[in-house]
Amino acid sequence: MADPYKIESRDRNVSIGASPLFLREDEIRRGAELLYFGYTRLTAAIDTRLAKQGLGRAHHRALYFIARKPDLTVGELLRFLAITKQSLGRVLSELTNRDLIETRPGLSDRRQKLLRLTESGAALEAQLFDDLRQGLSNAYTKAGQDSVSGFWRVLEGLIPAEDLPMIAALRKLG
Amino acid sequence: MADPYKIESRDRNVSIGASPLFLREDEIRRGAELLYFGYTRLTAAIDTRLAKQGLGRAHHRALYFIARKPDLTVGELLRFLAITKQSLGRVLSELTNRDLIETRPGLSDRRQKLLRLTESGAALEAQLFDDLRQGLSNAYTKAGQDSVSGFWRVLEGLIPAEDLPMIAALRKLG
DNA sequence: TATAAGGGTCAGCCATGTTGACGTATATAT
DNA sequence: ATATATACGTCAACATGGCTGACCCTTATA
Repeated sequence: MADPYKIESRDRNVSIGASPLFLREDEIRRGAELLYFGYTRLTAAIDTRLAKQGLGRAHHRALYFIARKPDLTVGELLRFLAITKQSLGRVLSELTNRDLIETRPGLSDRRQKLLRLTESGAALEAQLFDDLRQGLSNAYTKAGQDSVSGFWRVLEGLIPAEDLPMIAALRKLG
Repeated sequence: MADPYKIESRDRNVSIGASPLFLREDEIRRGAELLYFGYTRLTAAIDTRLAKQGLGRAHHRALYFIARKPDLTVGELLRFLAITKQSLGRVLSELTNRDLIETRPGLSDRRQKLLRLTESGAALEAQLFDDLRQGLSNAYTKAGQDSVSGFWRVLEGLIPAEDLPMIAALRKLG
């Protein structure tokens, strides 16, 4: 039986040019749409849970990266989020007021602030992470190991080379 | 050589439980991060181009779906975008004022409005689509056909079953 | 000791989402 | 024929989370 996910052979389609960088429009649109709907549906459960606490996605992103890399600095967090420090400042002070995060001065550089989740912050992040786990585990299980590898590979290809080290740094110790 | 994208065997990791729905935290975080960064990087070029025209992402989403399904109705577009009609109304009137879209009454139901791109709207959408094409073609080419299939399969698994028919409808004639 | 770097903050603006209330034209069921 | 539902539009007020610009303090470092 034919793989329903396979890109159809070029000869059945309008050719846009000779370059392999110009694939059929349908494959591009399919990826764009699945990415859009997949992403929004994955975050839907999280948005609901956040709304119950009076928090938004911006708060979740900060909690997520702080959970992922405890004691990261404000500057590092800014690089992950790619927003202005004014925007982040608002988010961090709200999280601090709600006792979800706490800071302490940097060890080797006391200008820095090291960010950590409090106990209640960690509890909330764990709940939010569980929503991610539900969605992704389900999709991984349905799709199978080989598909998961492909999923990662394509997504990595969407990220400019200069940003990959930053993301790889998330998977290393502090 | 070992596939660097393969999920490491369970016995090397903390087991969270017996259910296959609860995979290792690292695999979940990896997917979440790649999805987040991949999506934002893919849309970065588009955001830049839109900003030059004084438009935003909301405008692009509307243009995209209208291009994808010419003569779709306002109600259909609302279902794709999952926003309120007030929000969409603002976007559509801005697009109309800039002569990027046009409407005509429904054929069988004159309460409906059928949405179409104007010539200049189609030109703009084509430019924006080209940014998508650049990003996705590049990622597809680097990852290879098998990975693209897996990419699609996992993303589909993130989408609730009740939403899949709507998305499938995009790939059928108007 | 001057300058750079990490971080904070005030003020104002913009884009894009939300509710709620209400209006009009057209379909459709009784 | 008339009542009701549907498709769409619109006014008003508000929330979130981005942005720029200007300016401040503390600590490193050349």
